[in-house]
Amino acid sequence: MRRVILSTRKSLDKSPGVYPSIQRLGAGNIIPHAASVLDDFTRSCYDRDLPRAMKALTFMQRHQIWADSVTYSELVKCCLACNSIRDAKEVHRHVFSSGYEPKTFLINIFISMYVKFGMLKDADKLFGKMHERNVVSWTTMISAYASSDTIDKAFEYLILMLRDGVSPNMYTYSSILRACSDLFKLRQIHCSIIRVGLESDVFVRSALIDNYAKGGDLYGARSVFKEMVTRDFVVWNSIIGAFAQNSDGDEALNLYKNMKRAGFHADQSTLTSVLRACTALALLELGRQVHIHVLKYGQDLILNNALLDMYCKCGSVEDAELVFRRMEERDVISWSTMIAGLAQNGRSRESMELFNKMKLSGLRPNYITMVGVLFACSHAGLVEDGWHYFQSMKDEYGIDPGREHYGCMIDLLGRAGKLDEALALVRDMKCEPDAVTWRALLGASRVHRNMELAQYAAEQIMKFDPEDAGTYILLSNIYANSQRWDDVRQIRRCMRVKGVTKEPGCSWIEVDKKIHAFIVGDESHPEIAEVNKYLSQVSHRLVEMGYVPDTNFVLQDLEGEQREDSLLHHSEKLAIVFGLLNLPWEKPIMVRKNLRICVDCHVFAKLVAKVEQRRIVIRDPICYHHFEHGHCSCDDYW
DNA sequence: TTGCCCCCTG
Repeated sequence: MRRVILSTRKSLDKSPGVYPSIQRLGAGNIIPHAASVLDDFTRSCYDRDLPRAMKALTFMQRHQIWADSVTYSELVKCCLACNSIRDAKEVHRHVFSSGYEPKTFLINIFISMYVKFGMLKDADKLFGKMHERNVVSWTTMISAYASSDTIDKAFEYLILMLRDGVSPNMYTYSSILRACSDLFKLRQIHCSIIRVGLESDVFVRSALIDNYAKGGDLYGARSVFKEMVTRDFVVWNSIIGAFAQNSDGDEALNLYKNMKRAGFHADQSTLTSVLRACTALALLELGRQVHIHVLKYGQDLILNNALLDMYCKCGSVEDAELVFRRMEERDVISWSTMIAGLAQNGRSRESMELFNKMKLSGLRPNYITMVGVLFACSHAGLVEDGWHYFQSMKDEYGIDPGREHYGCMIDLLGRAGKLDEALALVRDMKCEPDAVTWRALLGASRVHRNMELAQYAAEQIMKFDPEDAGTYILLSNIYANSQRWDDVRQIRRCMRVKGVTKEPGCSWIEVDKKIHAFIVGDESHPEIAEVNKYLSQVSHRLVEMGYVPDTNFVLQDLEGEQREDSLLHHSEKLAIVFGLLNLPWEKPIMVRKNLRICVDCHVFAKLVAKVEQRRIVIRDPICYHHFEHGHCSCDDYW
């Protein structure tokens, strides 16, 4: 039997939406105290007093009394705020017991609640039972699936929604876009968005920008951005992030300037992207300025981690250590960043000490932490420690070694001269070796002049990457080492036939917040004449001290002076000299380059550091060389 | 009641 309450209590007026709906329930049997229970229930829901509301709900359930949908929606919010799934399910049972017809929006709220609790199955079950699904119901499910790993399901629901005759709105599109970094799908969705005239929505636009960027289509991202009339700061963050993620730090920084000019302030998201750009470009000075902005946000873990990485990769581990020490909260990423950073900057021992401290702090290392630790072992030549940590990965932390770990071990064994052991490890790998694996072996073969293994490794690499110039160059250098000029010529012919071109060596140096690029054989820098003149003066001075250019790494079989001349113009030498000419004595000369440093440039940098009494830092794609007093942090082992 | 960006470590 259905019991209905007619409440006349004035106090209910204070709770909007409740009083009229109770009236709408019509007249019936009046249960003693029912009105006051309902009143109490309503108040508790609005006051977010969950225990009191649930107590009232028990009474209501027993006597089949219902409040209206708006009040129940408040109760659901209350359950969410208190993180109480148990109570939420109780409310669900009450509202869906026979005798009450919850409004569509209330069912939507329940679905959304299950999604927020991470109970996607329950959400879907409830959604399946709905008689009438509106755009919000569909969007809630699409959004839930787009955020989960079941992306296809989001698309499936979009189609079902359209079949059901419900038109998607901007919420639906911005949700489905989250699942859409595939450019083909993205463009299809983009077409529909334009067709239904929803392209002007800022949420839709920033999702479009982000996904074009994630799919690698910066042109698409920029077009969407350009067409926008009104922009919010998230849109700015999207476009800045787009370029920062796609290794176009220059453009990211330009856009950051424009964002500030347009009157928007940077937030955590902006600063993370800007730091990423500084990191990629090795812009230490700009990075320091960003650091000042970061301090305004107080302690932010992600930003602090990004700062650590920036300082390490810009060659200033000291600054990174300072940030690390001052961090109130550190996670596995903070530690891993520092461990890898120290190792890359030639401070392997400290890196391993830090790893021990990390373990003492109770934090478990992850896959990436171990890459850093093994990298440290490999660059310090610590074979036994390397084996120990390699074994402990699986035994102590349950981490299966991946290609990166094998790569470090092969590098370690190979460079220590244990080429057989290295090859045995390759054969024993639990995952398929790839080009990187073989490249480690090729590098080791070069150091130990094992021609046979080098050829074998190079063949393997070419199977994966037949157009990788680096392999040809490395192999050619190995032949050049042994004066096998016929083989060198053969390789160069092979490169010509296959159309493989050598990436020209390029070095960058920051002076007065401007980046100066030097490329081998490129005379376009306005001060190149001056640089060349000073470079030959410096070289002469070094030769007088006994410096003999190491011509092993010249690709061509040139003779005598000509050979030294082509070495003399390696890009890092030009950049170092430019630094000598333009930076005050107390500032270190920081150079970033695209290829690995060669032996000759390494010797050159050590001597310059000694003669000129300067600190020189060269960052190559793998590690960092700190030259001071004629010595390098890598101990000539890289 | 449904929505956009950054989320750092190899």
